[in-house]
Amino acid sequence: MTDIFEGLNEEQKKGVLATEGPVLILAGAGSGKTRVLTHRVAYLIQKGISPYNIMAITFTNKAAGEMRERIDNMVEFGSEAIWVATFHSSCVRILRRFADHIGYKTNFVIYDADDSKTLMKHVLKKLEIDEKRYSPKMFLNAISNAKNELMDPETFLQGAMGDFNEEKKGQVYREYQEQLRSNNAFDFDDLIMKTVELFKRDGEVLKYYQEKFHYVMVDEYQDTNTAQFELVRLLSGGRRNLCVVGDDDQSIYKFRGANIYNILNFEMHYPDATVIKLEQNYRSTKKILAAANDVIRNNNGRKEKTLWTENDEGEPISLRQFESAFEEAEFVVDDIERKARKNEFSFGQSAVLYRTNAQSRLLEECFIRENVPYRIVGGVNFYSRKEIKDVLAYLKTIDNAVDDIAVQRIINVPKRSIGQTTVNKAVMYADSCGISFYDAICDAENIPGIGSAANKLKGFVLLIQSFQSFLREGKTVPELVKEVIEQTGYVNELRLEGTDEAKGRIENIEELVSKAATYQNDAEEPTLSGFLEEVALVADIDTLDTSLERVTLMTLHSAKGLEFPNVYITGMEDGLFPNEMCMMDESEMEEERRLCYVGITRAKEHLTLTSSRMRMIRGETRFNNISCFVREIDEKNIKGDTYIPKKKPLVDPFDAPPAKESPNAELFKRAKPKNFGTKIEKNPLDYSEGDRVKHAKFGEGTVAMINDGGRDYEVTVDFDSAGTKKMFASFARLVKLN
DNA sequence: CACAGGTCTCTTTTT
DNA sequence: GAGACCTGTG
Repeated sequence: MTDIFEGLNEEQKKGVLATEGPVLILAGAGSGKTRVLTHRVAYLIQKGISPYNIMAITFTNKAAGEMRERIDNMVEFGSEAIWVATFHSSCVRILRRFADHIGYKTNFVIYDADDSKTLMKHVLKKLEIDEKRYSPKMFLNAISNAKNELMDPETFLQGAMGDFNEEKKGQVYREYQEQLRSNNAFDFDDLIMKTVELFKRDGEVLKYYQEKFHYVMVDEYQDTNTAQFELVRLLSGGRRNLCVVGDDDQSIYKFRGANIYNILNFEMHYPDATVIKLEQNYRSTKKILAAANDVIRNNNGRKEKTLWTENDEGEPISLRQFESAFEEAEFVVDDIERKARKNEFSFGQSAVLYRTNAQSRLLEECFIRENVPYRIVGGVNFYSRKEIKDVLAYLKTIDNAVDDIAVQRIINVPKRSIGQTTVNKAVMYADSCGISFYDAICDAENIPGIGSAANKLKGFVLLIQSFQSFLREGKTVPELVKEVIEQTGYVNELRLEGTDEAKGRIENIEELVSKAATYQNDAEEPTLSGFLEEVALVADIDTLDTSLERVTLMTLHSAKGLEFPNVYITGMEDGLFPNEMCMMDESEMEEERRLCYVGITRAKEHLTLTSSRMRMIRGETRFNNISCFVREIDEKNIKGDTYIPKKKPLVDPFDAPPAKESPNAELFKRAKPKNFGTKIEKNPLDYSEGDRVKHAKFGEGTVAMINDGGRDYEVTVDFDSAGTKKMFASFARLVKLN
């Protein structure tokens, strides 16, 4: 075994040594937190702790895989016995064993966001709720939030206190849960919540795990939600050797229920906690780090810490503003090409980050045109592509026909003349008999008013049964996948289409076959359920292979945890980043700022920030100012390159100063905080307190208060239906009524 | 029942 | 600008 403490700094050593009791490691970006975690595990094993008693939880499979690999390199044997897994896969593993203790079968299926949405639509239909007035998304959000807070439908309903909308949400939640159960399915949030429920309801099971896990470690702790907090608390409740690692400045998943107070208040939950701060950064240059600190310093409510580094001074950050998003994309690709040619940074060393997935399209087109190799992380997840979901729905149906959503998805795909009316009749029959949809169509001839469609349903059932017996003959998962796409004529249909799109779909299906083959080879005991499960829990980032010499394109969110020598953050514009939706709320603004901090700290040697004055967003041309985050960076840490507009400046309807053929000085003048932007220049308001106004998103309301906030007016409005909101006048774009 | 063509909404981020 | 959804026609 290698010397565990070699090359660690004092604080890192402390983190490795503090094995007993609760420990909070506040690890700044690039401070070697994964290193501490892996060395800590190695140290535990060296001390004689059985690997079987160690658990490490991460958020992504990629992080879990990397951790295991690094531990494996350090210890001689036993690393495979350590429980290293994501929150979700850990819960699946537990539920596969004990789900029957809480009224589910252990061969449950896992619903992704898409499946949940489909199910929600069924629920709304059943409860006769008008989708137009109440969007499925709204309910799904409410349910997800409730689950993240461990609130079951009954508690939710009690909390509604007669509020009409809350009651409605509660009823939908209840029905949604009932349908999940009858489909023997868990959605993503259930996996965590139901595991906690299992632990709370069944002391024996909890005790089993508490006695198993003597040492529990959690990575990226700042992203945990309340349910995950509770899960961790319970799991580590035996010996209380809980070590959490995280950085409150990198908490960027509030929208997904992450509770930043889990980390901020760790010492309140565990008063005897040892707290260790890792502040030395090994990743970035001094300039990049200084810029990151310049930005994050503007947040309140954070644990005070300042990252420092012994690395080189480095180049100041580059700032570029362009007339259009097209020019911006062109510049980024050209610059990457140029740097690759000069052997400064290879393609694989460069990454392009953006706030929204939609921004990737323009960039992608440029990469293709310039013939620069690239890869995009995220966007449409491989497993959420239509053709993949279709094939998977077949597999789910073959595996467990209890899942109505899967069966209904493919009953008429490819077309076999089973229309909506027939499906509806079967649904009604299933409901009235209290059986599953699949069981209903197995009994097709008894469905009232079914007529000649019965034969078609029978045909479908026979098809599924033939697959099931195919599997029983001992055929493997990849063989089954091939059989399905052949027998159903799915690929054939695509082949006949002959379009590029269809070809792409066929390629994707072939990719799925090879994924099945890989699974068949790698899994200890390959089963169809096992394959479906693995597939349900992969994130886009998991498949990122950084060894390929390609430029990586991804959102700032996906970039967390990664590092690249040469990084571009594009779309540094007010309204885009920080996003318009977040600019009205201080805490959301802080989250955006943390996201910016995450982005900046991905860069090791060179960082370029770009923005465009004009951009199409949702088919609408927008004129944006340079992001306020850029303005927070001290002038000495950033330099605006000479900017020569390629075209005549376009006329800006908001009367922005035209981009001049002038170097830094002019660019900077516009980027200074003083000039908060042209569109948002402080204009006298045409409404005053007491006036009726209209907001694009919140509807109509009454102005309650107007405060002069310096650069802008802060307006408080009581909206008729959206409640009271405080917002900046320039962004709110309130329109006076009457 | 299938398909074509129109309308509507939306996106900020995702395990 | 794209995808989801609806409607009318064959």
